[in-house]
Amino acid sequence: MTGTLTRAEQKQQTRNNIMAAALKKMSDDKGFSSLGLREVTKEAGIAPASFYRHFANMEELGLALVSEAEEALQAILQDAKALEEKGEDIVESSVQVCMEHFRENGALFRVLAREATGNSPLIRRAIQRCLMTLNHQLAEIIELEMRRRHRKITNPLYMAEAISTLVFNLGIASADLPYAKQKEVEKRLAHHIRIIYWGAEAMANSQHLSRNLMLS
Amino acid sequence: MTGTLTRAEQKQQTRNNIMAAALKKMSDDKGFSSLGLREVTKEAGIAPASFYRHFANMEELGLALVSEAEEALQAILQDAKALEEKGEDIVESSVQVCMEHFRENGALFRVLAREATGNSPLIRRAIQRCLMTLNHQLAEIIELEMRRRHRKITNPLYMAEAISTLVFNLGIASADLPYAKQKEVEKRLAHHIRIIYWGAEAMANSQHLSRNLMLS
DNA sequence: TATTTCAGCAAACAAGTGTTTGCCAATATA
DNA sequence: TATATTGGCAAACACTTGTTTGCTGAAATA
Repeated sequence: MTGTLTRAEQKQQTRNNIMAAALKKMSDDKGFSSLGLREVTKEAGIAPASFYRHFANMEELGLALVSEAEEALQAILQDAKALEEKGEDIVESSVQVCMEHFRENGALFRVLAREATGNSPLIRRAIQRCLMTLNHQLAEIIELEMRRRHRKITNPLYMAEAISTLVFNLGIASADLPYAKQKEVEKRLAHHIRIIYWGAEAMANSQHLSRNLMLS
Repeated sequence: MTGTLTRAEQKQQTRNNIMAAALKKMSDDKGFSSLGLREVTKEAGIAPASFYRHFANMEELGLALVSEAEEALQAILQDAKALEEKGEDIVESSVQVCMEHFRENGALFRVLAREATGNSPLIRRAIQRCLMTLNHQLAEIIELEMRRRHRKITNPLYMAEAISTLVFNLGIASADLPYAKQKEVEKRLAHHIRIIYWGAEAMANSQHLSRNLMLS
């Protein structure tokens, strides 16, 4: 009838408001665990009690934020995959894309990083699962790329784990640093990844070479 | 005179009790940020008010724990250095030593990992500094080892950063996993590190090689 | 021995917390 | 239009939080 929103849409919107409020509050330095319900509802412009029309408790808010971050991570991966299919240099550009996403909504990823070692076991498990599936997807991309380039490597999943751990931890830790420092981290990350590529390849090839060349 | 402790010793002891109590409370799942003063003092067997005879506030307790963890990290590094000087395979044994330390006092390192992305900026900075000096020390060890083996690599500090990030994050995350899983992580970590060694060496050699090729 | 020092304590304080209740008014449904 | 639904709210509940105050009794000092 009117140009206003339907009831369900309204509800969805204030739900979004709550999540946005939580993120904003976390932007100025604190983690999710030290985030008060009243703080969030105040920022969202609703009464404390109204919170419970949208989430059963604070932990559920945390899980919702995690799954939002999960979607954002998936988006990053899709971008990386697109780059891979275009045949561009995946290392440099992927790191750039990734850091760009981190910058764009840094608070969201900081939730992931913080709560990965945070207080709620439930949330911790959720994040662990999320990162694990991410690793598998990344491994698949790496394998595809390697096949396309007729390279062989030892273990794409291991590579994925190392790369994602580095990008995730170093990247997010630098998200609130000045821009110049961020660019420096970008360079270091690209270097790390390239080293891992070299290493994986060298190790795979060494299995067909004489052992005494590089004895570990 | 008597067999009892002097006053200063007593004070030091209850200070230790407080820190131990905080660690114990954190062992069963929670982070430092969600740790209550009353919780700690109760565990330590003192009144809440007595806490302030030893620390100005909770944040100072956190800093004290960080510096204790720092000492423990230094101990790990000394062990690694000793292994290097003995000429043992540094990768496998270092990872083992490291994980052993993680297991031994896991709660302490979990503080480091959690508060590295935690709520107190003061504590965060302290941890960042700690990890940075650690990287420099590790880089020095790596450089020494490489020189001893007559290998050349690109950048020991980069290697150190990658290795410490991986060991720290993957290692600590697995500290509360079942033993079998821990051993698996140990294997993966050793693999990661070895890959990085291979990669750094391969990259250094390729630079040398391509330069020579261009000359000819 | 007399005096000072000070770790430890109970109690109170001012704010904070998450959550529940009962009600209202606007929307959706019949 | 009448009825049922439900998002939002003020207020209260039952805690828990970090911190301060003034005191006590034992150890250290003179």
